[in-house]
Amino acid sequence: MSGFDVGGRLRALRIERDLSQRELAKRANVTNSTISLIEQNSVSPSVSSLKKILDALPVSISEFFAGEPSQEEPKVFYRAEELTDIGDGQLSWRLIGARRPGRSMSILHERYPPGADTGETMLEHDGEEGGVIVSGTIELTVGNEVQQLGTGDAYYFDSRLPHRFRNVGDRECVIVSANTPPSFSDGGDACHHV
Amino acid sequence: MSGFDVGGRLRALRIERDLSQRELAKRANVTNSTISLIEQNSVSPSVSSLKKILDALPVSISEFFAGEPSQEEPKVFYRAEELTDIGDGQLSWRLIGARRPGRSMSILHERYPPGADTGETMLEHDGEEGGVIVSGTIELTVGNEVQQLGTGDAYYFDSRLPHRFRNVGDRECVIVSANTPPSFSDGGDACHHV
DNA sequence: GGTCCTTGTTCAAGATCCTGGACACATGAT
DNA sequence: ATCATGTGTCCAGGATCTTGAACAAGGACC
Repeated sequence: MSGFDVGGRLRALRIERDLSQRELAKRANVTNSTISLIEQNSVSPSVSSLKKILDALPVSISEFFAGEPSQEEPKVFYRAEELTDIGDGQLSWRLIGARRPGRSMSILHERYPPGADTGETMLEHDGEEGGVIVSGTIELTVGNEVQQLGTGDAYYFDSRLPHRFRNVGDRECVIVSANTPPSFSDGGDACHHV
Repeated sequence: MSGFDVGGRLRALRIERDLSQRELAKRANVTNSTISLIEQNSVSPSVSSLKKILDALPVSISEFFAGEPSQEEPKVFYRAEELTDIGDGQLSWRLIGARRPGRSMSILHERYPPGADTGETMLEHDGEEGGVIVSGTIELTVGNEVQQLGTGDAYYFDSRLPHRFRNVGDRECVIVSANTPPSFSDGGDACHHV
């Protein structure tokens, strides 16, 4: 789930340099226990501790995490469970892929529980947005128009027009949407449950 | 000293996305206090916390630390206080620059207190090494030969020959040395104080 | 002026990490 | 065999990080 095996990588680097836990610990000014626990992923070290240890190897922090996915080549396929959820518990907003320089769009998998509402104060921000209602129904207000959209319906508008999403039904509503430019956190597409 | 302003970078990323501490906290499943304290560098977060927060931005950990020095352009100048010390308290071994792929040498600034000794079991490892005695005297054994080297003297040998350093004088001995390939921790250039 | 909301900071209590010392298991020397 | 040394793991206590709730400062609105 974490997506990065801190302990395993540290152990690999240590073995590579033919150091014992105690030897490395001495150079890093930590104890051997610390290194043992970290290598077993029994604890998640503080970055200050991790830095002390890496300095003693020596390996820079950026080198250490360089193997992290999602950086080099743009990812193409995403499993449902690896989408980062930026919701608040009630609401679920899953972003398809991390925001990445060079990407001109943000795609979201949104789930509005009954009663969910983006708020009375209308949203306004730069860019454009569009989406498809996958299941359930949603009340969408754009400018002066209010529409009830159901499964299979869709929308597309200039985000500078004041807009608001509201699930007035009694079932969950699922939407897949896209925004451009990629600022899903455009000053308040936050959602309030009422 | 740390060389990387975690708090400042986090704050910059958050502001960039126009999020409040509370908003980000909610998405990351941490509290606003945590983010406040981290941003002020009042604490050094655990990597698990940091990862939760970065996931909510979303920014990958490697991106976060990508600004770290010592990665992109090779560093050229090093202040004495920024050399990483890999000694054990008694002994001081300062490495000139972090080990870096593409570097074929490790350069060390070594300080042997009186009585310091690399141990009776001779060191043997791949590569070559050479150095200059900057001050004090050192007894260097290489193969069958034993030599007393003083200030200004120097040495160079194939590291596969068994070798040993010993400070038999009563003053500290300072040496600047170079190893190739860059594996200063080659199975035991560790130093024991006797 | 009020009141309301949002912002960032601070503080005690709880959770997690880190330490220092044990422990069990190896290997090599006597 | 018994030491002696080196390895990684485990455990109580202390140090550090994280939480939840308070606080003060700044708008917005009436």
